[in-house]
Amino acid sequence: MPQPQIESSNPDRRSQILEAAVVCFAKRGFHQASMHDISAEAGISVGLIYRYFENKEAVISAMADRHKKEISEMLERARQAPTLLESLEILFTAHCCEDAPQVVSAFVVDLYAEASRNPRVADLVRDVLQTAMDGVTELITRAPEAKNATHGLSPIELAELIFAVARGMLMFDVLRPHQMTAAERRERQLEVTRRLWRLLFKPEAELTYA
Amino acid sequence: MPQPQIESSNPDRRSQILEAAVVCFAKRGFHQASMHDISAEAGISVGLIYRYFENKEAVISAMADRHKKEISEMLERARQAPTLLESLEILFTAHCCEDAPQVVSAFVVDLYAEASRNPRVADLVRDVLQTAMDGVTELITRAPEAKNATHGLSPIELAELIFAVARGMLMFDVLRPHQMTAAERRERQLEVTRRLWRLLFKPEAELTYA
DNA sequence: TGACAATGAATGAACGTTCATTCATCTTCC
DNA sequence: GGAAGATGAATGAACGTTCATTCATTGTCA
Repeated sequence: MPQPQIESSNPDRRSQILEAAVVCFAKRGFHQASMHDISAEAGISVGLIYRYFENKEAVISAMADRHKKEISEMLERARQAPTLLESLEILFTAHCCEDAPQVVSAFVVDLYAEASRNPRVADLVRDVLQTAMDGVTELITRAPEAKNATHGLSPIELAELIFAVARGMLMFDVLRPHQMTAAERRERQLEVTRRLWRLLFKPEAELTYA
Repeated sequence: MPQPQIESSNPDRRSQILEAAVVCFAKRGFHQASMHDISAEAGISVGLIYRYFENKEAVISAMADRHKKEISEMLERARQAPTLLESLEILFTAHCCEDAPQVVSAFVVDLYAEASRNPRVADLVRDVLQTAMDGVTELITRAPEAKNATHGLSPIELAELIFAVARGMLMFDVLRPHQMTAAERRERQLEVTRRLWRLLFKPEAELTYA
C-alpha cells in the first residue's frame, strides 16, 4: 500500500479545494455535490482534485478535520474572552460570521447527518464535541461568575446544557430565510445566549414578580 | 395532465413504503438511499413505488408530512401529562423509543440538512417547529410549576430554550455508539431533561453552597 | 353456475442520465 | 530535457424513472 496521496505538497491547493468544497457541500450536501461542482467552484479541473485527495471521502474527512481545527480555534478565542458571557457569545455566534448564507450551519448539520452513518466521521465529531465541552467545562470552573449561582449543577453538567443549546440553535439557524443577513442571524443567536447566561449564571435571584 | 398519482388508494401500501423509507433514509440518508433499497426493504418491486409516489422527492415530502403528524401526536401526549416535568420528558424522549438504533434522530438531522437546501422542506420543518413551540409555550403558560420561578423569561422564551436543548440533544443522540440500547439513550435524555427542568422551574432557590 | 372479459396491482428489464474516477495528454518551470 | 502540475475526455457503475408484460381478482352474462 503506497502513500496514496501527496498529502503535504502544496497546502495552498489543498485548502483552495477545501474552501470550494465547503461552499458546494453547504449548497448541495456531501453526496449531492459532485466533484465537478467542487472543481468548478475552485476554478480547476476535476482531475487535479485527485492529485490532492485520494477520493471524495478523503475530501469529506479533510473537511471534518478542518472543522476540528476551526472549533479549537474558536475555543481558544473563547478562552481569551474577559468574561464568561463573552466566551459564550463567541461560542454561539462562531457560525454566523460568514458572507455566504448559513454555510457553516448547513455544513455542521450535514456533518452530524453523515456521522449517523459513517462511524469514522462519528468518531471525529464525537471527539470534537468532547474537546469543546471539556474546554467549556474548564472555562466555567475558572469563571468567577459561576461561583455563585449554578443551581447545584456541576460545571460538566452546565457545559453539556450549554452545548445542547448551541447545537440546537445551529439547527434553527439552518431554517432561517436565506435573505436574512449574518448580522440578523447573529443577533438572534445573541439574544438566546444572553437569556441562557442569565438563567445559568445571573447571581441575583429574580424570582416571582407575577 | 392527468392525475399523476392515485394518492389515496391503498393507504397500507403507502405506509408500508414509507415505513421502509424511514429505515433506508436513516441507514443511508435521503440521497444515498436508492429507490431499489427502499423497494427491497419493503419487499416489493421498484416500479410499484411509482404507483404510489410520483417520484423520490414525493417520498421525501411524504416522510416530512409523517414527521409533522408524529410531532403533533407527541405534543398531544405531552399535553395530557399530569406535570410539566413529565411533558418535557415526553418531548425529550420521543425519538428513542424505537427498536432500530437512532432511526428517528438520524432522520430528523437529515431532515434539517435537507431543509438547508430545499426551501419546501425548510417551510415544512419551520412550520412543524413553530407549531410544537407554540404548544409548549401554552403548556408552560398553563403549568402551575411555571408560576413561581421563570427567571424573568416569558413562556415563549422558555419554550425556545427548551426546544434548542431538545434539538441539541437529538444531535448528540446521533453520535452515540450504535450498540447503546434505546433504554440507555433514553436515560441520558432524561438526565438532561430533569437538569433543565430543575434549572427552569424548580421553585426553591438552591444557591451558593460551594 | 361457469365461461369469458376487464381490471389494475405488481413486476423487473431497459433507458437515459449523472457521477466518481482514471489517464493520455499538454503546460510550466528549472 | 524532464519532473511535477494541470487538464478534461473517456469509462463504467449506479441511479431514478419508465413501461410492456403478467396474472390474481372481480364483474358480466348465458
